[in-house]
Amino acid sequence: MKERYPLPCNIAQTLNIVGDRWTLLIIHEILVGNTTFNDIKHNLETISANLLSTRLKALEQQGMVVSELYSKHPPRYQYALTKKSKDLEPVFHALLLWGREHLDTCYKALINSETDNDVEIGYYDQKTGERIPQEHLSVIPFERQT
Amino acid sequence: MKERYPLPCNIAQTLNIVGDRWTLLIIHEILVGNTTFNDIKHNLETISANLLSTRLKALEQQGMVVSELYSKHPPRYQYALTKKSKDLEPVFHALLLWGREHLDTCYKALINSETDNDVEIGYYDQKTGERIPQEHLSVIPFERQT
DNA sequence: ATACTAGGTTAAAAAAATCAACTTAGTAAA
DNA sequence: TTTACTAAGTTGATTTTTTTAACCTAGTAT
Repeated sequence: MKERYPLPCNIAQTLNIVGDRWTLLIIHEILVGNTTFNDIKHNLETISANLLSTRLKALEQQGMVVSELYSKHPPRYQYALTKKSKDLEPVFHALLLWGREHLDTCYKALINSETDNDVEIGYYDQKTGERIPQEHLSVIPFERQT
Repeated sequence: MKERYPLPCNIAQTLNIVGDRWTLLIIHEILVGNTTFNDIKHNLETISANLLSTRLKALEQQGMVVSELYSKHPPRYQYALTKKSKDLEPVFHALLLWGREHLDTCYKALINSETDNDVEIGYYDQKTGERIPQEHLSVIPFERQT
């Protein structure tokens, strides 16, 4: 794998995996249930077949996507997400909410289906479960334990 | 502005603004305090001057960034973020946390500075402030009220 | 007078994405 | 049984983006 962003930064390294053009949108299509090559291709409208093919292969290699033969006769494939790519959901929600706030034309909203109120992203303590105010959030260098 | 992704989707439209190569990383550098052209350039290591220049101009046009002359003699500029780009913070946090979980080499962690515990992203009702479980989250089509 | 830094620009080359045509295997319809 | 159509791609040419590298202008520092 060639590294596009050779930086010691989670964000840069994550974008090395999902930052190429169309990649996040492809994962998102599969996430919302468009699982076959042509489903994805038609929904993304202007993506070309060869680029979609290239991206799906790269995503398979990264363990983001698995392809399954779902019909033998005729041979038909569908793509499924692994946990690794399903875990991008907060990224999608964050992008969606940013768009809700700042796009001239907004297409989607994220709501609480129990109350129909808008939803916002917050942060909570993994141990205590308590909500954490912005000012207590801290990004720290992390050394993986060996 | 040429639309790269001509799709009726918040995520695609948001990526039309911040999805170009290097763009999110440039915003992130300014966010963490590297505000001059050369600060950004040196921290992003392999970015070229002309691309950085192009991206900064595009970001200014989008209202994501403002440039200020902070020294007249010699003339020196610095770039600052607008609310619009500061509001990308949840996107950065989501990418960081994904990397924390899934990158072979993780560089950063997001912690609660009060407890030193890891932080997770949650969803909260904008009106009631209550935490919303995954199964009550709902993405709905949104029509801007006229 | 010479070198160095900040903040870029310009031109050429390389890499990535798009466009358009083609393929293969199967199904369906006339 | 010939024709048409669909799924899931591949191939090659063209165009657009990005990268590489060199250059520029002011001002500072030696």
